[in-house]
Amino acid sequence: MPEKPEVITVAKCLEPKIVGRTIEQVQVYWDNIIASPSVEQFQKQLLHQKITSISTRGKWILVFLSQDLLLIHLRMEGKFFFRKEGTVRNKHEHVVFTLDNGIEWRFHDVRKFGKMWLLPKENAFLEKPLCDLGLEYDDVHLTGQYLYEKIHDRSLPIKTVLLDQSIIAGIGNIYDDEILFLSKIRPATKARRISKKQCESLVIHTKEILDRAVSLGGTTIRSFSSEEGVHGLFQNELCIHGQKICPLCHGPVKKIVVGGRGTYYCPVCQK
DNA sequence: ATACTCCCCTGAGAGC
DNA sequence: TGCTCTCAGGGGAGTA
Repeated sequence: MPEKPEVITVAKCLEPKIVGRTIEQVQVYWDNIIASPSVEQFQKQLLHQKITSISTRGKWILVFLSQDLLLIHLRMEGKFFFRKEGTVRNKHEHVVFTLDNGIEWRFHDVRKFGKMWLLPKENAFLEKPLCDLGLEYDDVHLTGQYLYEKIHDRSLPIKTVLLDQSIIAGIGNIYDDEILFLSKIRPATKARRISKKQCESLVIHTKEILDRAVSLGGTTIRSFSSEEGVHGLFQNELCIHGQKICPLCHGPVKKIVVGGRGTYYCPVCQK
């Protein structure tokens, strides 16, 4: 599932294919993908807008247009394909943008969990959903002190708190486990019991892991014109999530549920 | 304010 | 073989 590094990678791959193009047609085959405004308004408003740039905020993809801002969240399985106009639509392709070069930019999402919003550019960052997002992983303001202040009075598990997008935006279930493993902290530990020093460690490892994953991300993308979509090469680098044996002590990895999420940790190395 | 629960969806895998 | 059941999961909405 796409987390920050995958979202960055997707945005990078989209850039050369969509920036500078104009949207000539919008077809929506599953209405619930469009969170706001109405489907009709969404389709109408996008027409003839030029795509000027693309970036990310948390796990959101930001597509800047001449008038508006198109926000896309891939959730678990969202991905993009490019097809020549008129190519038979796959049953999982729910939104199709026809570009002015005759290429269709298609949003593919098996579980239909993905979301799109269309907002006026001005004040977009002051409104939902962007206004609720916390710091980016590479923000200089993301420090151990910042994290400590945000979580020291929280009674939820540290794992759950790290998934809270209003604190750090972009961490998902998999990197969360990795960050906690490298920081040697058990996922179920109450956030209020995490020391300042541990917060420092969490922040350092968050930056380290996500940086590493972003740098690998470039190689994880096959071709958007194939059926491959995005595959995480980082899977080869995972220490704990989905593993059976701890790479440090070689003991068995434990799998539990924390905050409703499948969670992996090493009972020996994480205290 | 914080912390729960439910909901959206489908395909994969388990169990019979 | 083929059916039914369970589960995963990001985040918004609703409730205690």
